[in-house]
Amino acid sequence: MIRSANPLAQEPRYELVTRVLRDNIRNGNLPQGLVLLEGPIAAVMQTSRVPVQSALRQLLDEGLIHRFDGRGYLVGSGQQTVTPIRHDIRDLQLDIPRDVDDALQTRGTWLHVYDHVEKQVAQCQIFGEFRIVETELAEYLGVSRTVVRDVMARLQERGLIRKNTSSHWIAGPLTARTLREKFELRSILEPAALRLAAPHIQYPEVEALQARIGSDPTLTPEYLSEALLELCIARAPNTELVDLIRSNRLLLSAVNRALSVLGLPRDETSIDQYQTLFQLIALHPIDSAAEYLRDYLSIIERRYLARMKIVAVVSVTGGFAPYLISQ
Amino acid sequence: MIRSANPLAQEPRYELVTRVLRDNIRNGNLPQGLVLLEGPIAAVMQTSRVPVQSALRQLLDEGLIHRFDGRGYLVGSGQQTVTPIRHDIRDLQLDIPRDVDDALQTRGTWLHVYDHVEKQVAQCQIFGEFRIVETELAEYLGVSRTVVRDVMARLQERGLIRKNTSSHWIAGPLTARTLREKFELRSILEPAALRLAAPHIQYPEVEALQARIGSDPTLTPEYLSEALLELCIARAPNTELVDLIRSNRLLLSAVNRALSVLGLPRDETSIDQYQTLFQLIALHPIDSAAEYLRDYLSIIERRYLARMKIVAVVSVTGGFAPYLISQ
DNA sequence: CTCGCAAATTGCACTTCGTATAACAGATAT
DNA sequence: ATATCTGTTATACGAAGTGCAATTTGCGAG
Repeated sequence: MIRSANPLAQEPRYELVTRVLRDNIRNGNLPQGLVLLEGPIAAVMQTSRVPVQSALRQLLDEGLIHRFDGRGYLVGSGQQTVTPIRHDIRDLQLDIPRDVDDALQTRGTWLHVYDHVEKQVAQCQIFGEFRIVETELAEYLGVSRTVVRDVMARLQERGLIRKNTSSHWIAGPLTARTLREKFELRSILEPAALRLAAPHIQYPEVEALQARIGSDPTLTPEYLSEALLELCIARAPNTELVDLIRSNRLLLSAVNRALSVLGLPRDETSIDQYQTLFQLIALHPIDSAAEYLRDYLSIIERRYLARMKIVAVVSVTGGFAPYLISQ
Repeated sequence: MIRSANPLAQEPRYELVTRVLRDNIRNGNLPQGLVLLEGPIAAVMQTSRVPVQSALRQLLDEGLIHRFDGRGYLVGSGQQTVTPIRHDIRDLQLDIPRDVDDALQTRGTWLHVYDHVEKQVAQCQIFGEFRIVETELAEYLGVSRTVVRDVMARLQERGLIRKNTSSHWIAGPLTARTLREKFELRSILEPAALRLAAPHIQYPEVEALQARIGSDPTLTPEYLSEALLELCIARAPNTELVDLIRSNRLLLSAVNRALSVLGLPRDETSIDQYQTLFQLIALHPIDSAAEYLRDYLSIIERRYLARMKIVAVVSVTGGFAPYLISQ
């Protein structure tokens, strides 16, 4: 049972709200006698009033808060009488842990398991064709088939899996042809996005990054590729375009990860090319950068192909998620 | 209860097979005494043997075929003895109606209702924001919520609907910004695809079409736009790219349809531009055609915007599918 | 100090969505 | 033929959001 990286993600909202309030009362962030009102709490936690209601009821049961003759609850057990303190909770710097905040933002179990499945499915594809059985994946994830089918539908829409003639789910294999198509798309989309992004790039950041390349060993090709996307390309004022670029890159970066795991040597020469690229971007006239990006993409396409050929020889059998059945 | 344009789509496969065989026996396509075997029939109908089995059993019940001392069935009631005719059924030109064939091809109820919903959802968006309630749509379509959720998930992935903060499904509104983004994408993708398609275009067809433009009144701008896609752009040897282009056009052609229904005058000047475009394509050096296409796209973008502004003034209330709730 | 009113707040009923579960038929593979 | 898997239905329940009506609070006028 894997479910999510963030175990809080499955808890209902009211549990999360309860947790936050409880912790903040215990650590004294919310002083004794403070009047707790549903509405403002809901606003702070970015939810509706209903989960806050349940949370307050639960805290009342636990004796951390008590009622008084007025609206809302007072912090404290109510053993000794305190004068109600009325204060906007937004000013009290409520301590909301990062993971709780994350869990409050995203809703839906399928979103929490999706990333995990996506990564596994993308990664296995270089090694051939795999089949996915809904019921097994459901069992593995500890969710119902309903959720699994939701995940599968999205993976299909994003081009990561398909159905064979007997309508079973199939992932892969990643062929040279698929790779070619993906890179062809990249070299259409990414230079175009870079041009559109030009007026919105934070040039100081790019220059700072560019200066560190070569000396800072943490700047791997993967990191730089990500940086290029986030700092430059994704600034293009066209969300659909950016989304397309992201989803098109997905399989490729999974391939990269999988190859690194296999221990194939990293491609150090591309660091120099990233340096040139960031230099060109920093120099503003964006056209040369876009042209260079296009050339660069056709170079890494060839490198990807070469590395994939190595993998084809080395037969890998183990190490896949158990719900991925090699065909 | 709408379900599908094709009512056959919901019938089980064996019903469809039965129907085809029955009709072909009745109209004499399958002569008396012909040996019917599961395997070949399954191959012709592009299905597995099980549905064919049931179909044959049913035909046996109906007395249209009968058993004999051999594998398979003989056409005919079996009242008088006939000598078995062995003949590959594939050569007999079995008459399979188009709609039955369609129904046999696509599997899954959701596929059958999808197109209908997609069209409606795309069309309403110019007129503002609409909400879709799963249960109502399910009732309207006569399917379960499972199927509806499948459809909604796909529509969401394809960018036609989204969820609001309370996770209700929302379609639209189609803003000037969305329109701009879609056209920006078009002018990135379509010229690029046209270039890639150049070696695969059937030039005689293009020339033939081009010659008819102007004189043939059936060649509307919509028709020509479709022809450009199918005859030229979609020939690009990159299925992902072509799929993206298709799904990106979807909303725009829905807008077009909706505007025509409203009675807005058709844009006749663009016919000339299509003529120029097809001429350029026929002249082979594809670059000028690609450039022209890009320019042309920026022109129609402005036209679309202008027409949308007219719609904004004319308030339209009725005429939407009942499951689309205006906000 | 009290009254009265507007604004804020809560309680509650009503919806809708997310997920689970069981079930069965259709389809395929073995 | 049998076992396996998918497609779909039906049902159920909890979680969460919304709007309305009733209540409380804040605050200024008298």
